[in-house]
Amino acid sequence: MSERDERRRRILGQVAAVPPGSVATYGQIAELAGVPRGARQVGRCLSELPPDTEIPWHRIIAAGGRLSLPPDSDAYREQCRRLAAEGVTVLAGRVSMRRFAWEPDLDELLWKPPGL
DNA sequence: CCATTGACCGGCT
DNA sequence: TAGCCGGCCAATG
Repeated sequence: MSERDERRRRILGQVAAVPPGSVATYGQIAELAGVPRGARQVGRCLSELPPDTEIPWHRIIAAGGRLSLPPDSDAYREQCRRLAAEGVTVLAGRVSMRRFAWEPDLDELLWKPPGL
């Protein structure tokens, strides 16, 4: 496996670890995945996901609780739908981090996905 | 090798 | 709250 693939594995592993009803930021996922300052790489990974993926990409948002997709896109609307379905309220393209930010517990932090 | 391009971030005004 | 701005970093041509 190339280093690039390993990184992607860890990133997607962390994305998958975000529980329903909460959200995480790109930067947060990057840190947890052991890719400091890798927010853009997280975005890249998500943008490459196939349409039918099981990975909960909709729970990943930009810093400050902002949705990062183009507001006029289908993907954006789908993200809003899925978040709403989990009880996460999206107003004016934002989510209240105060209420919905994911706070990994010790077990999850210790989990350190394979390869880290 | 250089320039451009992103599902980005964080400090500062 | 809202922008602006420099920094960031892998992929692409």
